[in-house]
Amino acid sequence: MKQAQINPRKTPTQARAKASVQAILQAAAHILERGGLETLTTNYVAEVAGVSIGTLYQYYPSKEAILTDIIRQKRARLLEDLQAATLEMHNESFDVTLAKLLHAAVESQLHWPKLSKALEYAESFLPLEQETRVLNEQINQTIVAFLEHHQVADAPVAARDLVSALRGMIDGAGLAGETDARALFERALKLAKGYLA
Amino acid sequence: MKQAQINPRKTPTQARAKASVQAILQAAAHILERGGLETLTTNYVAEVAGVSIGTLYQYYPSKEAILTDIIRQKRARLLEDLQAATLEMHNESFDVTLAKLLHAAVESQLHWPKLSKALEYAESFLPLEQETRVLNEQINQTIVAFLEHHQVADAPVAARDLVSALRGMIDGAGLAGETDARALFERALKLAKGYLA
DNA sequence: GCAATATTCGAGCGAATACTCACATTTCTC
DNA sequence: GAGAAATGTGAGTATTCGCTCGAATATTGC
Repeated sequence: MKQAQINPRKTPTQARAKASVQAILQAAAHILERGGLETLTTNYVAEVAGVSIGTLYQYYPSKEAILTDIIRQKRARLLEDLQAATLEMHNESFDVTLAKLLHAAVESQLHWPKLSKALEYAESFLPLEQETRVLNEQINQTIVAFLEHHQVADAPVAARDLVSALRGMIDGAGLAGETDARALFERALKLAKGYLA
Repeated sequence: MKQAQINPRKTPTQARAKASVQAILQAAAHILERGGLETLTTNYVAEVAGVSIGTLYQYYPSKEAILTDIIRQKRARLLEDLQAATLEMHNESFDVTLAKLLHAAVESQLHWPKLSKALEYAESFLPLEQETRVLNEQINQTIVAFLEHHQVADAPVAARDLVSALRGMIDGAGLAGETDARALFERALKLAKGYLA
């Protein structure tokens, strides 16, 4: 089991190169949403992206590097949304901030459930790059800070429980074909408030 | 993407053949718990099991067939436990039966978290055999019946929410290194009772 | 004990797939 | 517009891995 290189190979400067990289990432995400991890092959990604296999390897040294980059992007986006949700938490009630957090969580997962699940599973065996590990830590800290601010006992454990339970629930709903974010959000709220009561 | 044959090839009759099959299943589970789906190769399973690759293919026509068989066994065991938990539900309080159910859920997942997660992911792309689909349906029905017996509104949706949320939470705890089933059980109880309150 | 049957063995085949490289094309720079 | 730099190409290589098959060995039934 050789250790795959995961850091991007070179950064595109020209516009068409940036477009190639975007096409590769989008194609990979699309393939994951359609068929899951086992259908993700580098040749297929290149084909769907409309670039040659050589171009793909100009920017990513391995299949794992592509996966890692997608995970990094998703996590960065989620962190941004969670931080926005807790920005005013000192002036807001517990309920209001919690609602904002759960809204962000539902939006980040419900619409691409197979992709979410595939990335989540991939994360469990990929050697994540430094940057992504930091993002994950910041996401966790954001939740922990929110819980502690409202005197929740055992905030680190509660954060982990809530995050993993909600991930499971949202994915479960998405895979079952649910698309009504509002309805799911209400149930997520029940789950979280119930656990924290 | 060819469709893999998943039904067992032939059933062992002699004792040593049964031992071979058991060794294969155990080896596969062990490999999944150690390294996940991408480290599960048929040659490696045979090696760990201490049988030749030819022997493996006497009983399983494909790698998928092995995975499917492991899933079937786990599900059968879980269903048994859940049915035992709800056996007396007509004479018991909601809380007592719920506790039994959650106990079974925690026991079935906490001790082999990587295996659980790998199987769960595998289930999302494998063409499950009839028998396993029936088992899954019975598991679901057991939960739905319990919820309906206690007048829970929207029992099918609630059952799906709870099952997927608890799966996520238990896996999350296991992967984080928790081993205290009792402590986790208490939190699972909070989660479930909170959601259903 | 002897045939019939069940089981085991593992070298090796074929297909899938990650990845390279020498060369072609486009874009930038001045 | 010319040279340099960046980008794109895809046939081809190397390796991994699922799986077969023909031959050897063990067990059973009579």
